[in-house]
Amino acid sequence: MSKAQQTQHHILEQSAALFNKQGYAGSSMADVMRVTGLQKGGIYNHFSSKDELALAAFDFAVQQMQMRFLGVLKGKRYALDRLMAILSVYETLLENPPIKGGCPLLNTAVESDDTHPALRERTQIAMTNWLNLLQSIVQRGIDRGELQPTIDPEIVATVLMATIEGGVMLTKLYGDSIYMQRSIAHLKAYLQQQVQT
Amino acid sequence: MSKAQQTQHHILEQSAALFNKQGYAGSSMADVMRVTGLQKGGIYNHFSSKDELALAAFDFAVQQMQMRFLGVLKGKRYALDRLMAILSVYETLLENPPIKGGCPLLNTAVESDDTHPALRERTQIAMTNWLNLLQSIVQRGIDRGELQPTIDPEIVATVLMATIEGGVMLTKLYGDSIYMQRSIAHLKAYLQQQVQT
DNA sequence: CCTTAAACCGACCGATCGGTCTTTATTTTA
DNA sequence: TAAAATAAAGACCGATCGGTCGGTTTAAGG
Repeated sequence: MSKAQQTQHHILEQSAALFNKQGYAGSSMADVMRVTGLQKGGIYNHFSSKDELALAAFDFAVQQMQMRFLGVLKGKRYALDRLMAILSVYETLLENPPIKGGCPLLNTAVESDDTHPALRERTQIAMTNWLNLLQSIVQRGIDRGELQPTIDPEIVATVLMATIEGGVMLTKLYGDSIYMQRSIAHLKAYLQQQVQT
Repeated sequence: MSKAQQTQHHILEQSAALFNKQGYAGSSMADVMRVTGLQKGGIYNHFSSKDELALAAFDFAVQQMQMRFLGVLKGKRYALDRLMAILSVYETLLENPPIKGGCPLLNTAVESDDTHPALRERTQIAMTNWLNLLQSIVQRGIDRGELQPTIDPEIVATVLMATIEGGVMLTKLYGDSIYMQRSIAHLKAYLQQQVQT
């Protein structure tokens, strides 16, 4: 990896965490300089504007999340196991986060929905990809006879995501993982009900 | 109501919606001037700083939400009816919001958790009050034999709040109330399971 | 190793930030 | 209704905002 690539990766790594914690509007380029240890010139050599950096940093954050999930999904074949594995990642999100500051999908969705069309669109795309993943796991579970054929994968995906993200919000607000644990426990019981017996 | 009180109320009304849409860091005093139609002097005559205004505007927003909920709860005696009434408010949040920009508890929780201790504390307090309301409705439902005595009111309150707020986030992100509807439908089914038969 | 291209620095820019204060207009109250 | 009180205006302040650019250092390639 060339020096330029290293630096770009470093900027993305640090600023992704910064934006995820402080928000896009809440972070200045001076903040980016601080967390990266670079001066203006070093940053603007790789990104033409704060906006471009924000979009790239969001993609980076989402990618980091995905890698974590791919890791825990590896080797798991059954739909229920795969869904449980995903829940387990969120369960320890406070103590062992893929990226500091909580879930970038939640943070960016809430910040961008009324303010930043470009960022909002990226968030929509990332969210849709994520919902589609959940949905496809459920669908395959139905196809293989592991889950009841009466359930709607789209609805299950929505309920999972909504409850998870709400749990993340509460747990981050209070700094207490009990809210995430309760949300996850609820979802586990919910999923168990959908198992084909 | 004196002129001063009128103006103060007007500032709070407008800036509460502004902050709820754009966030605290994302809104400038110039924005506040624009939405209120006042100059600097007119605003700083009532609030000593942007921070103080933000805190007061948050309280105002929460109060507006509470009034809406008190309205739909009035006359409803049974726990299930009361919980359903609350869900119905969220169900139409996109079309008929108590305050523009979504749920202030969600927005402020996400923005303040890593950045603004004072605002975070206010959000914690408001959230706790809200969770306690949900919890007490469930508890009374148990006491009166309407709900199964085996359920934990604290857990029910957490699950309700998490799923609702996650649904709000998704519906705001996509500008599509289907996500909220699915979340609510799930919670209604969940609550129905807890009814004492 | 030496040249050349690219990475990086940091002074600088105009605009905007939150906030102050004196002046003026409007209420309030006696 | 006149005097006192206060609400509102808006010019002004230093600091910080995102962004530019010429100079310097450092890495890349022959």
